[in-house]
Amino acid sequence: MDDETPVLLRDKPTWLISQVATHAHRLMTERLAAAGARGYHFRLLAALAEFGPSSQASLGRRTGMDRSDVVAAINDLARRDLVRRTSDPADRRRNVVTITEKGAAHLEQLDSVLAGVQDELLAPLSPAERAQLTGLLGRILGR
Amino acid sequence: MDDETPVLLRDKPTWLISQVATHAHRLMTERLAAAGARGYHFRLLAALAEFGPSSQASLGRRTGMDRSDVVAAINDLARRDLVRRTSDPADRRRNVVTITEKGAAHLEQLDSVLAGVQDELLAPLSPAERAQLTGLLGRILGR
DNA sequence: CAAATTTCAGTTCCACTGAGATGG
DNA sequence: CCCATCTCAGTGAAACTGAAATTT
Repeated sequence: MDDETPVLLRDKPTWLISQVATHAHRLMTERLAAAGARGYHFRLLAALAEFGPSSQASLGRRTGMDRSDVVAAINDLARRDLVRRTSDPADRRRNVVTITEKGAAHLEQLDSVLAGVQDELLAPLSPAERAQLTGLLGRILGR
Repeated sequence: MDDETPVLLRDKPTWLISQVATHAHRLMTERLAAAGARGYHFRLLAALAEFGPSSQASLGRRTGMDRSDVVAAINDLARRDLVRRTSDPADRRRNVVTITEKGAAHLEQLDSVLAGVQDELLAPLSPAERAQLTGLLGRILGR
């Protein structure tokens, strides 16, 4: 009885979006945690698999992560042998980060976990509606 | 050149939603800050205006805020005479929070700031598309 | 010299937990 | 005794800032 959202909030697109994002984030975090990972880990592994060995700065730009957070997350991944960090002989400011076999396998597993998350999140929508939604969101982001 | 998002991320609805939510949140925070307020302040004032004087626990349930955060935000608002906090004579565990005239005026101002934010965020979409988007988001949230 | 990279330390914001005190 | 409320203190993740060290 005490749980009605004020109309001034409920009707605003920004409110709806933030509610959906919170729900999605929670789902993702829970499912990834069950698979022994965090969102940052998936982002980094995905970038490494797609673009090949990269510097940490480049990884930050590609995944939208802060330089500081990249350092910490690569520490985690290296400790678990999912990536390897070696200093670049061509530019000794850089660390070249490479995904390992084990890392690639982990990435595949996480990607299927996340595919399940998408399905769970979008369960109320038909395939056509899902496409509509992603189209509209893409337009908002200017693509 | 170094700024392409990995396909494994870019194509996931959860990624799109979180990008849009981040953008929306940034817009909102900036515009509200320019008006001397925070998101929490708007939420609380909106709930008070719509449902009348309420306990802090009830405000938390209605605005989706944590009990601790309600305490701090009501402190802010009371210091600026936007709300008044009095203890409930009928149930002395409760603080009854009431919006003041000044608070109601502030709410109106903030609401028009936020209307502007919606417009800015959804600028790339036609009115029909905006309705489509909010419809789809609502369905995801089970309404 | 300026610029880029890595790293550490620290901040801010948000959501939340634990626990104590008061009262129903 | 149990439960709800208010409050404070503190935690943890995410995003970020500042500055130092190294190298180009």
